[in-house]
Amino acid sequence: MQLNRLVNFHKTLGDPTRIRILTLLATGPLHGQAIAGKLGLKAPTITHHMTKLRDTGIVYQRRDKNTIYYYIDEKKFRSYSEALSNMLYQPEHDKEDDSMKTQAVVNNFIAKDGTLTHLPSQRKKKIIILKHLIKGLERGKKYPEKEINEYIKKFHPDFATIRREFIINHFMYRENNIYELNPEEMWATID
Amino acid sequence: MQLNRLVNFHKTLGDPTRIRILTLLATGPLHGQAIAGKLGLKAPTITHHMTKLRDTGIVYQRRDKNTIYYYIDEKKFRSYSEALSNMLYQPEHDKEDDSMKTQAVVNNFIAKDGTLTHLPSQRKKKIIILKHLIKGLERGKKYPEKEINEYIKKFHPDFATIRREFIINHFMYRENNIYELNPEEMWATID
DNA sequence: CATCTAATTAGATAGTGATCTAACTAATAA
DNA sequence: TTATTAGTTAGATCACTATCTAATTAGATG
Repeated sequence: MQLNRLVNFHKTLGDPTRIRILTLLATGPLHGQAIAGKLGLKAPTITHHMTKLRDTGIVYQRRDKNTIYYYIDEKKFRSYSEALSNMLYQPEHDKEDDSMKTQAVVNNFIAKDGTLTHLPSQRKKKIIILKHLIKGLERGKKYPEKEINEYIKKFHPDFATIRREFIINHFMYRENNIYELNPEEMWATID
Repeated sequence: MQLNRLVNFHKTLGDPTRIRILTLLATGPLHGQAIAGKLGLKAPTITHHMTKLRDTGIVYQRRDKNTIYYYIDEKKFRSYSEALSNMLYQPEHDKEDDSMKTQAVVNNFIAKDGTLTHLPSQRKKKIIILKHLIKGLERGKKYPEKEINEYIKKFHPDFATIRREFIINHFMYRENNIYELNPEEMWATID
């Protein structure tokens, strides 16, 4: 039941302060102090609101030294905005079909213990599996190469190949051997 | 500032009971008792929620004998759903242009005291004026012809012509000399 | 290490809101 | 007219939440 997530999304937007925060972030990322200043509110209040916005998933954050910058996840935001009217006016058809296909592929290549048997060679299936594998990584967090390797090894010993696939298909980018998740809109897609 | 209406819309959807009510109404109109029964709630609770849904404008009602049937205003619902992401990601351009044109036409044909000087002959302008005139009528309410005449006369003595325009352009329909507002999606449009 | 800055946590306050029961109004039906 | 049925209003209760101050944590810098 994702009814709860939907309710939560709307509850989150049902507050004037949070809407104002979103209008600020729509023009570009900002850090907490800046938001507090522009809205005339104290820091803890901003923390409070950002927690809610982050929990619903429409905002994520990146840390730079001591400062945390907040970003809107535009794609997720849009999809949530449309979710309710879609739910009311098109009673589940292709969507279910799609998620069933995804589920089938995952079942075929991921064992019961969660490890990967082998990477599919067919592109569509490979993308599905890569998406599955990357779920455990945190948006906005910077991973040293060693840490990425350790993470991938939980699924499969050949971390080098899979790590390369992450880069090739734009799930992550690398700079000075530091890895970071790309925003979802950059990821390779099936269609 | 329509920020408030937006906040209110989301606040209204930020409650599981109201979402459940909307899913019920999405398949067709229902009356209060039916909703209460299906959700296992008492009548006053339904009244409470319907008041909020009606106030935001996404639900309207029609009375039949003793019973009140509730309907989703799908068009308004969809437009509200999209409103916030539009506001964040396209900083007002054509919209303003459009509303300025409308405002200009209204200024040209409606005097300072609110009365209509004369009905425009040009179709686009006529539609704008008819929309303006009809604003004071209540959705779902049934008006005897006499009452409609009285209403129109507040704007212009030639009620017969204007009443006919309402019908021709599908702003209202008539049955046994009882008039009722049509849903907005039936109204004649400019484009 | 000592200090500074940004953010979070804890706890208090005041306001809002979802639900109920009981009492009331409105309109039909007998 | 009286009874019945649907809906609304009033008021109580309980839970949640937006905001603040004060205290605390976490990094970064001198």
